[in-house]
Amino acid sequence: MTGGTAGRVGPRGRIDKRQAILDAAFPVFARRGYADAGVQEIAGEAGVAKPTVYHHFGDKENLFRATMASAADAVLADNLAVIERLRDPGEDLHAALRDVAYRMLRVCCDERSLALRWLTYAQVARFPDLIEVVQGRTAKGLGDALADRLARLSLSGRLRPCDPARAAEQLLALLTAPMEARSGLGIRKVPAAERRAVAEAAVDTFLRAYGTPTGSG
Amino acid sequence: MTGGTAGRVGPRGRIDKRQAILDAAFPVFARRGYADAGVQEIAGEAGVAKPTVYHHFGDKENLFRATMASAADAVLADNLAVIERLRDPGEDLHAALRDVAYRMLRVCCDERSLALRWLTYAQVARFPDLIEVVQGRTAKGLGDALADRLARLSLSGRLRPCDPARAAEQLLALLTAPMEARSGLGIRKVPAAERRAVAEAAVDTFLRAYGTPTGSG
Amino acid sequence: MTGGTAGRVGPRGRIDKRQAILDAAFPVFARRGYADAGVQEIAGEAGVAKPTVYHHFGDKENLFRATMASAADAVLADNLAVIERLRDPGEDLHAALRDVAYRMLRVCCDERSLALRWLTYAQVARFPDLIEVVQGRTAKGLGDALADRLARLSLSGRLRPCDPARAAEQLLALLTAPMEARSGLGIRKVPAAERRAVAEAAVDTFLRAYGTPTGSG
Amino acid sequence: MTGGTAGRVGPRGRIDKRQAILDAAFPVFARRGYADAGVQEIAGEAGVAKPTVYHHFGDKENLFRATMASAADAVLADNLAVIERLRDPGEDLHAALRDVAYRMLRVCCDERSLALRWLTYAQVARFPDLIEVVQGRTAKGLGDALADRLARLSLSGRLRPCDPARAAEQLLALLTAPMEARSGLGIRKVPAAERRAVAEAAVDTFLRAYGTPTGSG
DNA sequence: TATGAATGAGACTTCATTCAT
DNA sequence: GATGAATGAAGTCTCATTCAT
Repeated sequence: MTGGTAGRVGPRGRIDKRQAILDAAFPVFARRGYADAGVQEIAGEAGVAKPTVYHHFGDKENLFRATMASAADAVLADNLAVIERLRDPGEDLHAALRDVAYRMLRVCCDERSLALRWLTYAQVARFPDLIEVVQGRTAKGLGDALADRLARLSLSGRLRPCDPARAAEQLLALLTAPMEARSGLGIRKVPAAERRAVAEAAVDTFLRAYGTPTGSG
Repeated sequence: MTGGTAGRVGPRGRIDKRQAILDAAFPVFARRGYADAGVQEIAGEAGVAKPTVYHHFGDKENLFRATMASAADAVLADNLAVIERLRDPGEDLHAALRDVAYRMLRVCCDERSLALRWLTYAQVARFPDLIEVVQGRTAKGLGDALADRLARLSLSGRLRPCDPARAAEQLLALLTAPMEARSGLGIRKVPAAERRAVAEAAVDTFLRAYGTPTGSG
Repeated sequence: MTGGTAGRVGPRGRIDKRQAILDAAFPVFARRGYADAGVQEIAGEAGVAKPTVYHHFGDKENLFRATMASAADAVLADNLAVIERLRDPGEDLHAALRDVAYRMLRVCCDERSLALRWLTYAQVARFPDLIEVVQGRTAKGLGDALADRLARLSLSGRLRPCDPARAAEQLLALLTAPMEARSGLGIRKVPAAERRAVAEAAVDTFLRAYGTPTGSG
Repeated sequence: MTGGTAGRVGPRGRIDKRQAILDAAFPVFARRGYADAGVQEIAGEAGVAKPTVYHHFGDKENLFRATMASAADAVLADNLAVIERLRDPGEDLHAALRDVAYRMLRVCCDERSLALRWLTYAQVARFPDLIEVVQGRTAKGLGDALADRLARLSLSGRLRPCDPARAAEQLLALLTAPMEARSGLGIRKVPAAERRAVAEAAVDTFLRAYGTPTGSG
């Protein structure tokens, strides 16, 4: 009842504008790339004046870093939510994995995830430290969480004894790399059916290599 | 017979300058990225004047496309040379695959390959058609050639019956994706031992999924 | 009565801050020049926030004027103190003049005096009225006081009959102009010996033109 | 006959534009001061585009330096032309000196000379090396030339034996310093009569100190 | 009263591109 | 065919100044 809408001014003004800038910046960077994204345009889409952006972030590089970190946080949260489904896989492990795999592909291929990867790749030369920030909050966090799930499955005998980190790394590889190639780095829209096929193929190969005779049945 | 040295002027002068520009352009684009690479700098490194670049390539976009295509050709040639080794795998299939895998990782991680991927990713928004050009000459060409080898191996009973394209896709995935993650998109230098471990793990999983009981022994 | 320390808040707080701003402003203007001196920096050095400066002085121009007037007052006070020494020159007029001349040169070349002159010159186009304020409080006041002394000396027969204003003007000219040239507008540090030589030469020439056969002996 | 008008294009284009920029820059700097003079405005008055200015001078600082040097050259040339008149002073030395002094005051007080001094003063903090450039080409050159003339006069017995450099320095001091004070650093327009009076007073004092009984008669 | 936040205007500088030689 | 010179457009960043607390 005390409100909380962004339009309010006052002590909340600062934090609201800061977040508004971050929210506006990511799509612009994603559209234009770092070098071609104008601070002017970002400010415009955020509904603030250009100097306000500089007031909050100092310069364009800083703004970019903050934007990327913010986006990476959001992407990781989505991915982790999907993986949670492996905590209780039910009786049919194959089906459960397939389901999670398919959902992960959807998350990995949504606009925001792809843009995040583009931008990271694109600016790796200019912002080498960005890799740690982004990878740490996406691939690494995702891999760790997945490895946790796989370790449990291995302990409970539903996967063969193995290094769960390696297994997680490879399952992710089987999912993301083909998807990346087929989607033309995200340019081509991959139909749901094909996405499902990729997930199925990845899980199939994964279980052939890591499954137990009885685990998936 | 009148000479083919680059410095000479004459009938070859034009084509030589064109190639000199291409050769100079790729490192500059790789260092600075497309937007930050100045035509001035490229011309300077090629030893020509700026208008000469425009004379040959029309504009910066065209120059970029030509540069990327040229680099992609070179990368593909390197990769194909490696895969040729699978034409006669010898008795120990596991060892042969491991050897090829390791060599492919080396090729995929050299400076030129990485720069090519960076630039492609970075400019995918501005040059969507570049993906076809680059992927067609690298990933696709590589996948096709690898599928050919795997099909032969399957037919000869050393791999289980399978879709060779899918198998090739997954083998490449198991190789490149972990490598990409570990190398921090190429920023971190991955030691040879780790590269070897990635190759070994990939081949191991691949053969568990696609091998035959007698194929690799 | 409740205290007059600067740090205290209360009735004196306002006037203290005002003076703190003035004291901080002059060195900043002197370092950077009017256009390049930022209100931000001045506020920072004064230990107040930017709007406080605007609260007290309205705008930058006003702040500049107030700062210059304050500095000019201080410089004039120093100069007048020196000239007072001519009130009772003693028996050796030459020596007394030489002594006063030397001291005046020292005052004219201290950091604050130079900065005041720089800034006046520099902003004469933008603040034409500043000249009256500054000159009125420095050169003019100094000339008048000196003329008074010289008139007395002329009346008492120690200088030949003359227009004391003109004599003062020329004595100051013989002192300041060579000094200005030699010091490179104050950039070069003039050694005390050279300063002394300039004073001696000025007084020598002055007494040749304005002295009486018996006046200086 | 081959022409030489500024409007011509071709090989002469470069040098013409360069000079046009210099000629346009000085008045703008003089009007606005260094910081407030916009490269845009300078380019506009020179009839060229802004990048052309940067093409020729690199940056604003360089442009300023070149502009000041060019103006200093012109001012020195004017002053030297005046002093040449002392080469053959004629019978009435007093009259000759007075004439030269008056003409020098006119040169010293013309718009260009004053602007040159303003700008030098104003920017002495930011361009300390400018002082050498400007003073070297104006005050120093003028003092040397004047000293030469005075030395001749001393040798021929029309001035008493003296250090000509010191004499020149003091004559210039007696001329410029009062003028500077009276003109309010050039802001006030000094009437010709007053200028004449200053010259007369300076020469009078100078000859009292440096003349010989018969020299001026 | 003193301040953090916000703004509108404008500065310098660089770049891709095109004439005229 | 190759080049020095010139340009129009645009971008990042800073500053003096003013609300609203």
